[in-house]
Amino acid sequence: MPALKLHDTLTRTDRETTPLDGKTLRFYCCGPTVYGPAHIGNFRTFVAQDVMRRVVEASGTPTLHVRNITDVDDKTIRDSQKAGQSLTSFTQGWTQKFHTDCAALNLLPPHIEPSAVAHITQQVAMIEKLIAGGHAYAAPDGSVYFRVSSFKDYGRLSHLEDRELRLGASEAASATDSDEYTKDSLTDFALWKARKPEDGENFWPSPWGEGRPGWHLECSAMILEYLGEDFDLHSGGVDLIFPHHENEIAQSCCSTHGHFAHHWMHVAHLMVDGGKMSKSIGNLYTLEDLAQRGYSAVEVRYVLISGHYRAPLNFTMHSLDSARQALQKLAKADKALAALSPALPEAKSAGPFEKAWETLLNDLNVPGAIGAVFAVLNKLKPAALSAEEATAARNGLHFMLQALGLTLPAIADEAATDVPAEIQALAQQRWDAKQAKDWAAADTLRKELEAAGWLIKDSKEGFTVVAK
RNA sequence: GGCGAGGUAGCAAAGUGGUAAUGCACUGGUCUGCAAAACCGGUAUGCGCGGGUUCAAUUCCCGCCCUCGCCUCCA
Repeated sequence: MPALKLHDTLTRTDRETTPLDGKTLRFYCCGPTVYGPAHIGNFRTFVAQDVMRRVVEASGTPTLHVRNITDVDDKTIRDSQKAGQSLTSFTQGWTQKFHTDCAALNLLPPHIEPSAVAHITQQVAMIEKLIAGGHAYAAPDGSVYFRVSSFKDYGRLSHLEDRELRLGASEAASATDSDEYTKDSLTDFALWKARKPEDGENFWPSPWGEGRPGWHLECSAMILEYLGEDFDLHSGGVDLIFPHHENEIAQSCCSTHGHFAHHWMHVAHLMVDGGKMSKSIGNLYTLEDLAQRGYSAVEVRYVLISGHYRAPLNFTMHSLDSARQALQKLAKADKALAALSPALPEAKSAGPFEKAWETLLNDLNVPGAIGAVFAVLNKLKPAALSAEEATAARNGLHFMLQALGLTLPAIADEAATDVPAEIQALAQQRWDAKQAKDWAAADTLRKELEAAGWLIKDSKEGFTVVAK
């Protein structure tokens, strides 16, 4: 099967995702900082990465997926103290919540999920190498900084070369932070942060004194530990291109002989109601917020993949309603095929959905692929299919659903709901009135039932009552 | 200011140098006592604006406008 072609941020071209070792696609995703519930914007990135992994695996290439947990930084320390908890118990709680949300969104768990705190040793070792190589220096206060000027390729990923010549407003501001006085250059970034009173109990020993690792370093150290000096692909949100990924490249390339990531995948941001998400506007949703409004995680997943991962996606409540209907349509199509092909579907190849699959292989064009799936379903006449054709169609449909990570919901009308006896009785009365051709009475009863939240579906032989 | 992404029907969103997928919503028909469901149809002479190249541009080029992101620790 052909390999997935994926856009590469560094070369700005679409490149095939062929494993360096010829066997397994090894990739790293920047994981969450666990100081609160992740919001749907965070999840857009994780869902896009999940689809990427599923497509690679569906095309026959196994993967090694590493995603970290950032469990020490300013925010985790600050909020754990606010909560009166130890950093460990605080971050463990939010890590669990993250896992619950991931499972609800049908995200495949990474093969390895290292935590920053559990890899302090590796981070210290990397700093020592950087200092030895002249790429880093210890400041008088015990912090250690990376010397950006020592790495000539700095800025290649973000195309922000010669940054010192283009100091923006935020940099002028940061120069006044007391923190920054100890750096040789404004662009140098912290590898190790000296212990400060507000860190509380959260510090570790190091050759430069007590402190904690800088944020950028953890990914480099854990990648070296689990994926080595060279690996296939690195992914994250677009906002991480600079400085985080730029810094990772600098740290890793200067402390090893490898080339670090050979392919970079970045996911565009999610917008809400046409604007950016922010807590102050109140449009920053978590899965729980949406569950309270009655939307399932699968519906959220559908919305999150319904735009191309490299284009901004506008999230609205209407798009959730739209997703619900679309999923219903898929579930009904599957049911119609299942009537002809009741065996459990084997999702091995795309079959009649070949075009949709090819679309997906072209830089993960999920919306294009979903459109192609519907186009095929719209033309498919289950009644005219042989059992073999129906089986091929059903297998192909499930192949696509599996690649997209979509699970089919129960068909709404048939959702197993208990109809209360009094509702059932009213419905029976209406049926009797209808049989007696007393249309007025029948309609009145139907309206009553509707007001109570129940719909009547008539057929020749009888009627069924379903929740509205 | 620099770098990057984007502006396609009411909403969302694909796509292409030759006359605009798909989902939702809306709407016509079949069915029904009427509905619902289901099924069969319809809905952008138009793809931010202005030029240019071309037999032909939404698709290429130039200019402009607007939105969003990043410019030191936000997916």
